[in-house]
Amino acid sequence: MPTLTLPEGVHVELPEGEPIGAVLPKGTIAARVDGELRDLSFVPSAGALVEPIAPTSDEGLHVLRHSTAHVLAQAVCDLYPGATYAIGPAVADGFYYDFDLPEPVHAADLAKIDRRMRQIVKRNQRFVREEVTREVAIERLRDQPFKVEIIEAMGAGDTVSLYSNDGWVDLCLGPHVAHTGVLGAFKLTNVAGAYWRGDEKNPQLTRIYGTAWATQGDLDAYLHRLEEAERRDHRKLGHDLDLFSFPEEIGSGLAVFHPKGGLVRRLMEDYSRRRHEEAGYDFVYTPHITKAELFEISGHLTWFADGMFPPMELDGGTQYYLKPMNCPMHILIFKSRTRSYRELPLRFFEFGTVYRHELSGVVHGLTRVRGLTMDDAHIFTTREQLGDELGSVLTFVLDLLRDYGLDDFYMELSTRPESKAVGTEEEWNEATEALRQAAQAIDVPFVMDEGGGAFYGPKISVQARDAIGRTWQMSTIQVDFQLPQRFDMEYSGDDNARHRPIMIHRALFGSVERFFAVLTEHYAGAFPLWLAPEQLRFVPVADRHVAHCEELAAKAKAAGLRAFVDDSKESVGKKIRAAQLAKAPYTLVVGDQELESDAYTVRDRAGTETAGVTFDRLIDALVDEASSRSLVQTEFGSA
RNA sequence: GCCGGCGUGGCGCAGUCCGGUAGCGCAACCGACUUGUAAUCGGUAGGUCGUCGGUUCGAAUCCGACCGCCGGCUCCA
Repeated sequence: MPTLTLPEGVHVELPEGEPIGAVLPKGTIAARVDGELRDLSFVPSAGALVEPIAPTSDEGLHVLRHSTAHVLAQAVCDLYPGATYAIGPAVADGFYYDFDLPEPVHAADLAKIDRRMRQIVKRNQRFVREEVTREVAIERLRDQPFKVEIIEAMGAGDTVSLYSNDGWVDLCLGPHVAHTGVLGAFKLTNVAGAYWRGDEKNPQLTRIYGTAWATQGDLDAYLHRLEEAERRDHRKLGHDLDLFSFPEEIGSGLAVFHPKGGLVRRLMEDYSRRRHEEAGYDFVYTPHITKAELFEISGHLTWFADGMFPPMELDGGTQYYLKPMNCPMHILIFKSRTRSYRELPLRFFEFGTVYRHELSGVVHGLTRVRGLTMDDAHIFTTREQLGDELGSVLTFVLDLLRDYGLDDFYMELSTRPESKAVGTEEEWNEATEALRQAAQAIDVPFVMDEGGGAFYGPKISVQARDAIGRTWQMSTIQVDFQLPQRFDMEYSGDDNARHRPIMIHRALFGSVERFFAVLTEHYAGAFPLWLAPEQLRFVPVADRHVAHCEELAAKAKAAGLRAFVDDSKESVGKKIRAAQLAKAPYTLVVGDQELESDAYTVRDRAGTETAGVTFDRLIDALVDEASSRSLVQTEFGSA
């Protein structure tokens, strides 16, 4: 009888030929045997170290999801005779399986597939693993061209593993749960198209997505998170709060900002401008269109013409393009006269609006648009200044993001790609090292992305987590050896010789539109007071109280607050409701009582009320809060 | 760009399968009520059913193209 060792140091005896499942605790979903992930049906050799894997662990969830994907494929094959199946992995939060189907599957069909899956689950079908030669596997899966293609790509003589349950066979490394009965906390979520092997030249398959969890409670919690994300969707909030829209007459991916959204945007931009001014940036302005020549020099027309709007042709045959980036124009400002080392670093900043011809299928709300405004700056430095400049840019970027309320970051440092890269090895090493030091000097975690840089220079990107834990790529700081060369940029050094400056591209918001979307979702539309389009709303109880409200609102405005009187002829209840829906930060109901004594009840947008506040005290507190730019709210409310 | 879904007054939807010339709620406007912390009551007006073309005696409804939106894929200088 072989003896097994469990991680707690417990030695267990296992009858010869018995699977490890026989001795593992109930609820175990798979096991790590001598470091390898195994099914519970695995028969170990004597002395093996066996670690049970719980369904709630990352590995356990992976097994669970992958097994659920098999059940999905089995159900689809039952319901759609002639279907062939490609790959079906576990992914973040769930799984998918790709199919080539004899007829289209629609979202409405998911319920039918789900029912079939649950029948399979109920039958407690065992997942049986076999190891066979390639030839046998090809024979067993001969009706499955995608599987055959995968097997044929493997080395000759390799053995492959097959999993079957109730006669349905799949090529699979495993491991899987012991039987389908342990599955169940799953839900099919959507159906989409996906290219075979992710290549758009390949045929497109039908991908069915699902989510799966260890318990029904976990599944419910996940579905609740999805609902929360939906509730915060900036496209919905943008409409409900009257912030922006995408008029069809203007075109796909082209936003207009309404007065309230425009106000929030202006506040965002104004604060950014002020900080840039303090940090030594010079403000420049450049046109939206340019002759083709500019982007021929920069190389964009050679590489990225597809991503640009097609050219406009003038009578003489000269072609003009909408600019997809601002950098070449900033370079021309640099080149407008001879530059001295004494001027460097030069920092040119612009809210530059650019146009990119994004494919019709990728346009998405404000996060992926065709017309966008970059908070774009280009910094030209000497080689000696590069390190210090990168350090201060990074600090500046993170400080500013924190002021907008994002404070959970990590950074990614992308280094020289393996193949083709401009700039010398030495320059790359210097710049990469400078970025690394800048990153290390800051108390924010950073990860390496080896070989992930663009061919023209290394970069740091800042990722921020929002209020519900989603990660957004925000700022990038990019060193560029390429454009200074293509534009033949130079400055006179203290040695009276010509030198080529190094260029840093950096954007904090990325695009103002996208940043607007991120903040809207981060705050769920309840912007902090300094960014809120409306800060204080007055609700008169009856018509005779309107005049008093107007007086109070005038005082609030004089103190610099954005105040608004709701003089609509509605009930108090209705006006309160309207204020709540508009996410007005603070609401004051004003009636006879307030005419008689200087004591107000302040209602915040969460519905919390504070009674007995004098008007002056309220205004002082709000002015304070609005200027603090802090997430901490006043004594009168919470976010 | 690709696969699938969708497009009906400002917004959310019904009607589309089975063709016979549009309906509900909210919002807007008018009137009554003069109101105390999330929806007062009554009335009025508003729609070439995304656009263009086709089939038909007749099209929101069937067919095609285009535009736009949604979910993914691919892409993202």
